[in-house]
Amino acid sequence: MSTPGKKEQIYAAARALFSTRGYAATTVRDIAKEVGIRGASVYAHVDGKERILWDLVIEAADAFRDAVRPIMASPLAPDEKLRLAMAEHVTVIARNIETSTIYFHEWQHLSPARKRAVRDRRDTYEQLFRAVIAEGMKKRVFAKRDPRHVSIVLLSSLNGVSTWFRPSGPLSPESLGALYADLLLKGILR
Amino acid sequence: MSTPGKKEQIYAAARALFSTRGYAATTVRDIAKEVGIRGASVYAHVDGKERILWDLVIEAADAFRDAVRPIMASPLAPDEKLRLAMAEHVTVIARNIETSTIYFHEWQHLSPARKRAVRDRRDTYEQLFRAVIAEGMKKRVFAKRDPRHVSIVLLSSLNGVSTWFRPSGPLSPESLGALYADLLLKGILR
DNA sequence: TTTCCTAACTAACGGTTGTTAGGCAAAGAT
DNA sequence: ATCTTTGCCTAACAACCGTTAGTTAGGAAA
Repeated sequence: MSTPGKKEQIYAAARALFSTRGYAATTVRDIAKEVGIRGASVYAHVDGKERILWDLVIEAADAFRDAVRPIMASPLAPDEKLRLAMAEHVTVIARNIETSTIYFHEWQHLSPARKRAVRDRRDTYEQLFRAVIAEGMKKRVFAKRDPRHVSIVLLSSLNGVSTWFRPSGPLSPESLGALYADLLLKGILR
Repeated sequence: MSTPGKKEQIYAAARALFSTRGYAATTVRDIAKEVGIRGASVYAHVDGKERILWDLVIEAADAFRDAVRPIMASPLAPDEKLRLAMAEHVTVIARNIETSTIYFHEWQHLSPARKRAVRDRRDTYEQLFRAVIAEGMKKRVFAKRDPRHVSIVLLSSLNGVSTWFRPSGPLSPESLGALYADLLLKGILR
């Protein structure tokens, strides 16, 4: 390698462009321009456009799983597990705002097979939350509701942070995670 | 008119395609095919592709404003106003799931001037929520937090329903609105 | 009947898309 | 000193993009 990590530069440009303009509205030549090379030269480093999207989507899916799975596997009480998991989930989004946005909005442009793989991983991840929510309801620490509804409302609410959070703002990823966990556990009413 | 409402058929097709594939990945010929005409014939009914997007975005923005503004102008207590507004907001999404999804995700593909107009309307709408939240905190019925943070966390959480709700499912738009309002007001803990 | 209008058509425009082929210069290995 | 690899280039491909121009068929209005 002449320049260290030219491939990583391409992925960094793709992260920025896919997350702001969207996958379909971003061209390979756009990515190349950001890196300072011609469009065709991208193919010396990468298989193709969809492969970049796939790698970025997996990168995000891994980040969420690696952050939350150990918490769910710990012997903490359900309310503490959920609080930590929610905070960690939001923190992962805030710390990887571009990749997370791509994960949430652009995975549907993958091939059918890869789309299926993403859906499977997402379902497995969601199951982690559903289990601890059901456990908390059984132990009467959470209000009794349909755990399927609560888990999906919860996760989609947390994911909303990707639509408005900007790293340049005053809130740190950690304080943001705490805010979301607190608000969703205790509600707005006092 | 030979067929009644051919223009509306075009908009219906655009609603379905823009909301599932996204604006950039939808071609004028795709829309035409859905209606049963050729791509060029679309231009007998519509100014152009971006004009369709603009009309759909305004359609959604109007639906939210018209549903929530009268509630906020009523003389109810802040917690009741907020509960009704949240429920109504979610109900509007569920009842217009395609247009709402376009409003949330595709408005950024508009021209700069139209993008600015959308942002202004959204800010005005968000202000309605911020005001009632601040009022509720002042009257000590809501836990004291930064109203800016709470309003944006709240609205982005409610908007999350657009990512998973399907009209074919078991939940009605109204029960969905009640679920969200209850959960976000009182939290998961009992 | 003749004229006009409408909604559709085909053809084409200039430009862009993701991607491949082939070449060339520099650097590393033998 | 020669060979091989690497990283980029230009040129080009076939397909597709939003949109315009010109045409045609059919019904309404005169």
